[in-house]
Formats: sequence, structure tokens, C-alpha cells
Amino acid sequence: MTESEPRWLSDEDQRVWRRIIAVINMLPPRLERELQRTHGLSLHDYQILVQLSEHPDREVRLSDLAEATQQSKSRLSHQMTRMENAGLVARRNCPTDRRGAFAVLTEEGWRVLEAAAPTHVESVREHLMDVMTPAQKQIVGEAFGAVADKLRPATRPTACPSLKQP
Amino acid sequence: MTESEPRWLSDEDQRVWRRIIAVINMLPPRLERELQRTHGLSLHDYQILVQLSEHPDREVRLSDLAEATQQSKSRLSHQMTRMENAGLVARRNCPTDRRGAFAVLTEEGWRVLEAAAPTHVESVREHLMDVMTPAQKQIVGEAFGAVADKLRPATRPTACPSLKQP
DNA sequence: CAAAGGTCATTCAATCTTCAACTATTTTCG
DNA sequence: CGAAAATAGTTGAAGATTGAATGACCTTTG
Repeated sequence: MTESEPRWLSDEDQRVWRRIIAVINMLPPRLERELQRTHGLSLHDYQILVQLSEHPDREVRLSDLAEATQQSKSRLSHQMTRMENAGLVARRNCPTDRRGAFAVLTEEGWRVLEAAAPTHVESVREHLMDVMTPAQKQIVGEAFGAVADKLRPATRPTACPSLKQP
Repeated sequence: MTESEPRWLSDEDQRVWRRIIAVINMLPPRLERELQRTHGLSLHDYQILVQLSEHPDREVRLSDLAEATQQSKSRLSHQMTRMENAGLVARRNCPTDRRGAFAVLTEEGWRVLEAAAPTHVESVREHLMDVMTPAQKQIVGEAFGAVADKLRPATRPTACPSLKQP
């Protein structure tokens, strides 16, 4: 690749990008503060509780949980330790694969989630969903679906990804 | 407020919300890794450099910088210290308000920004802007503009915000 | 089968973020 | 004026995140 003039963003794209990143910067802290204040949960705690609650037996393999919540295994591991200490989840060894483990939602975790959900949903409405028109939500959903799919790690680099030909 | 049935999100809203949060979870780390790898900058470093570069004399009051980059003063203060140590920025006392200070872009900071910008813009294109159609970008821009405006701290709670009447 | 290589999860250390003080200054207003 | 309140910014300690390294266990494959 020779050094060519970089392709800057158009003014319009620039504005769109800045708005997106402003939301990215502000929304999670806002949602988190409200969750924290009302139920002592972080946003990550909440996301994990939700995932667990939606799976059979309320348990998920840690790897799957990491992928579902878009975080590294390392981070999830720390997170689990904290949530375990808080009594929200437990670890269970996987019987068929002795490397693996499940995260399990505890009764306590279930109750906390049940209590926190309405408040959290209300926050999400107030700060995000109710601010957009139905038409906007529709389009944003499509656009972000595509973006998310592209960001998500390929589900199997298939061994040798044959060197690309020019 | 009596305990009434919570207003859950519709299935469709739920899907939109999950896509948004997936992007929020994945995009910044992705952009950051590429910035970090190619130029040793964090995303926050970059945002700060951009802000400074766009202001007269390449300097901005710390408060304004904190607001422009949507972060707390405390965090900015730590960030400034790190960036100062890295030689990217400097602090300058404000002559008219002795509490205040400016962040100033150094020559080095300017050079690093100039070098990093093309790569970073390319990342933003690849992972975000080029994934959306022009029509989608248009709508997303409008929607996120509204969301961001609502999230941004009111620019003056005007003393006593007269108690709301039922 | 056994070595080589991949995957699952945890750990460590370095960084970064948060939140609650705290200092110093400016502004408000009785 | 001068006390009280607000604002600018910093600090410190506790907690969270990162990325590389590690250990343990599966899966290939020659």
C-alpha cells in the first residue's frame, strides 16, 4: 500500500460519527448509575444476569457467556468472581469437558434481576428507546445489526484462510 | 408511584436495543486496539488530541474539554497527567481565573495526531461508516443526535427548577 | 498412539476508572 | 462587605479492565 491521500470522512459522516461516539460515551455510565443506585448492580452484572436467565436451567458455559456479552474471558472471569462473592451466580464444573465451567444463576441472582429489570427497562426507555421514533428505531436496528455482525469475531477462521490473491 | 406492571420493551425494541448495546460493547475496544497497535494511543487520548487540535491556539479549558469528550473531570485529570508524561499535551494556568487551567496540544501531540488520524479514520470507516448505507447514516445521525442531546447534562438547572405540579 | 496444536478458563501485573474528599478560587446575595 | 455556596481542578484509594502468560484438558493427525 503506497502512501496515498487518506480518505477523510465527509462533514456529514463526521457529524454522524461524533454523535454515535457521544452516545457511546454517555449512555452506559448513565444506565449504570441508575442501576447501581437502585439495585447495586453494574451494567455488566445486569447483562450477565439476563443471559443466564434466558438459558435452560439458567446456566451457560463461560465461553458462550463471554461471547454473548461481548467481553473477554479474562474480564468475565473476574466479573464472575465478584458476582459469585455477591451471591448472584455460582460456578459449576462441566461434567463432559473438564476444562470448562458453567455460570449458574442463583435464586438470589434471579430475585435481584427480577427486581432490577423494571427500573432498568425504564432507564433504557427514557434515555434511548423513547427518544427515537418508531421509524428511526427500525432503521437504527438494521444499521446496527449490520455493524454488530461485522464486529463480531468470525465464527471459525477455518484453519488456513487461504492467502488472498490480488 | 404505585407498583404497576412494568412496561417491557416490545420484541422489536428489544432486538434493537441489544444490537445497539452489542455495538457499544464491541466498537470501542476494536477501534482502540487498532489505534493502540499502530500509534500507541488509547481512544480517549485520540479524542482529546482531536478536540485540542480543533481549537484556537490548540488549547482548551479543562472543564470544556471534559464536557466535549463526555468524561468526568477526575478522569480527565488523570488522563492529562498520563498524556503530559507522554509529551502529548501540556497544562497552562488560566490567567483570568486562577482556579482554572488549559490543556495545550504540544508539537509532539500534533505530530502524533497527524500520524494516527488516517489509520483511525480508516478503522472508523471499516467498522462503522462504510457498513451503513447513506440513508441509514442519515437516520442514525438524527436519532443519535436526539439521544445525545437528551443525555447531555442540562446546561444550567437554573437555580430552583420549580417543583412540578401534578 | 503420541506429539502438536487448539480450547477453556484463570491468574498476574500494569493501567485505567470511579467516587469521594479536598484545596483554592470565584460568585452570589442578605 | 462578608459568609455561604458554587466552580475548577486535583488527589488517593478502591475497584475494574487489559493483555500476556499459564495450566489443564481436548482433538488432530502423522
